[in-house]
Amino acid sequence: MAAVSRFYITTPIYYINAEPHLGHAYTTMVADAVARAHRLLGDDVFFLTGTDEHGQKVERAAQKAGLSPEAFADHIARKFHDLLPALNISNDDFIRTTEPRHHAAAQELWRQVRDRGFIYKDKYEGWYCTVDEIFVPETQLVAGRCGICGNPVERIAEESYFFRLSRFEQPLLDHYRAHPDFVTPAGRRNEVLTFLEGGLEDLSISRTSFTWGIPVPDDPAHVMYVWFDALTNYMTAAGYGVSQPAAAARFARYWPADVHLIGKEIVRQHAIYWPAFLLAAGLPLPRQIVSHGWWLMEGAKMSKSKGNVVRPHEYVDRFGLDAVRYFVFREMVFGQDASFGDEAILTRYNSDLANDLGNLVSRTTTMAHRYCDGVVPSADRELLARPPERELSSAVGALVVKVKAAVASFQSSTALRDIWEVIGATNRYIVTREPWQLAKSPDRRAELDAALYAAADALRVIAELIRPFMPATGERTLRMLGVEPEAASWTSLRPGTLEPGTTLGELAALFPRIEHTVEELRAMAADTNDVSPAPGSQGASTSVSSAAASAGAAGSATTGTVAATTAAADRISIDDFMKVELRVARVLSAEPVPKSSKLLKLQVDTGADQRTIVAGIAESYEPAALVGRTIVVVTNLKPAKLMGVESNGMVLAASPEGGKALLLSFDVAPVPGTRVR
RNA sequence: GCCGGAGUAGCUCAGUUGGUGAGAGCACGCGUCUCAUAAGCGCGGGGUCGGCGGUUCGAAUCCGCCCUCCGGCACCA
Repeated sequence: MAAVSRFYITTPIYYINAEPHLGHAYTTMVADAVARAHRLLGDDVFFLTGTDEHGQKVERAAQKAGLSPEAFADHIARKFHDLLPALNISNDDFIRTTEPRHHAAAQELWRQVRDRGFIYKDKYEGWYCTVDEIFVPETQLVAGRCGICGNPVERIAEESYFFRLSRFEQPLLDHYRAHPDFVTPAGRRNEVLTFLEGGLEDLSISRTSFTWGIPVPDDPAHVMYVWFDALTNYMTAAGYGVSQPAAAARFARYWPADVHLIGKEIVRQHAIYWPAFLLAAGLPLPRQIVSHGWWLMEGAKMSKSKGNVVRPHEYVDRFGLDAVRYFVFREMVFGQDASFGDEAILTRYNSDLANDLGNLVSRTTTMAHRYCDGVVPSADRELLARPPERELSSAVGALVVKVKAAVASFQSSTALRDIWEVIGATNRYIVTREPWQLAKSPDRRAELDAALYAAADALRVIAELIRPFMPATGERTLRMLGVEPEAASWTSLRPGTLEPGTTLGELAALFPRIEHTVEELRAMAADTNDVSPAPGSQGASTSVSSAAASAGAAGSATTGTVAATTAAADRISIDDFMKVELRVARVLSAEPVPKSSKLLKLQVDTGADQRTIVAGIAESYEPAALVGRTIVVVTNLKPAKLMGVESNGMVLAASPEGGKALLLSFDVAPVPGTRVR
């Protein structure tokens, strides 16, 4: 870590169209650990997180819930906000994009970029298909008609402000060349470079189709496109856009940020758009964009439809916060995806936390109490100079250096692995010296004291190094050793500095072993949820719909009505359904579509005719296995061209999120042409 | 099809610029201490380092081809 005395780190601001899950929690916990490490190093840290609350999605979700966008945003933002204390997050500020300070900052950035000539108003112009309600790219036009439905297209233009992103291709490439670590890990950086080299097009940065956003300066019919708005938050919180001297001084001190920590799905916005906006405004760029991988649930992608979204609370309740923090830091290798799972956590808990660390703390402090009257013994210098003591001490000294380096490069798994290696070394050291034997011979008092001092001293450094990852555990351990946790304790941290003679604190087991199987734990969790929904947690997990209901009950008849009519409006009539002609068909032949990995070209017999249908099921079915199979197709669909092949209809299949498509089939095959309804 | 990542003990993974007989943790078996959370410590079994070929005195590590898995893109009527 460089000798920078101030350190500014951010998480993304979280978009409030979904409830917080493990992914949000993880990003925030990593930022927290890094922020804490820098504070321990004596840095002046500014750690920011918050919520992204504008946009059409939020506007619609609010409408659906029968709430104003403001009320809806307040409701969900609170959940993100309340997650922080539960995870022991040490953020210095929490920003919401709906706050006045942010509106002011985003508008200021807009003006600054505009006044330097990088924003222009133009028409978002293109060929528009009124049937499909989309803009059809030039390349997909077929003889002047929509390549999708075959209907004529119209030339349509919608007003929008554009950012001259195309001007920044070369400046960005230059910056990347000058700062090889601007984006890490390297794989992500390469992706960005590839994208850059492919050329940049100007970016549409305003919308007129909705109003839930920050108005464009001097043209309030437009609201800012979400990324221009959202990314600016990193400067808002540092004091940008406020003319008061205090805020200006703060901005001068904290900007540019040292680290924007993000998930790999938003690399492009942070690695291209954001630096381009800043270059356009003539402002300094953040020092580093650091992106991490995704959490999988038992090896599978998390999704709502699978019902395997991890809610951090459940695991914190079951294992304790520091155990969850330890697990995610230890398990996820920097930059890669990692798998979350009950069994894995349980193993980590019992092996690493209970057996290794917890038991080491327990045996060390217990012996100090029993043999040394509850104070840190003082050790004879020569006894500490013997090989086992020197070896332990130098391992501890090397550990301090290694952990500092690992934290600087976000390698939490490496840091913890190294720390646990020294925990093992300390356990081995204790066995080597056998203090319980020394205690039997009064004439070996000095050796006993030296042994317990050496163990306690090593444990003290371990506890200090653990603090960023497991703050409560680190501090409790220090107190048990009679050390008062200090803010900047890493600056002078080294072995041999534990103060002799101090009284040990009260002892308690850090991580009692969990003698239950995974199944038992799950059953216990289920019981808790079913039998006694804790009053507190019920409040915390109130769904949006019930919030809407209570808003209605509170006297706002209109909001309740809105919700009801919206729901009713989503229904369709039987006539609407009957417009879709579904018929039984038989597959006559099937072959892959060249150059495509998802598409199969099918010849089917619909009873009335034989036709070609292209279906996106190549990843689930072998062509040969489909021949002769009886399926269901939509027969009255307009033709569409896919990868150059015209498709006259659509096959029906269940499509699980992230899973393989499953074709509809019958108990007994009806004849082709039979109507399905 | 294109781009990227990965394929090392039953499981999860380390293995820097090619060089002591290929490692750790978990799990398993045996032994041992008793300060400690039935924890600790020691020993052990088990791997054609995805496959084939090449460079080299020597490759898990470099090169080529191939196979498999996972992302992203094209694409999902």
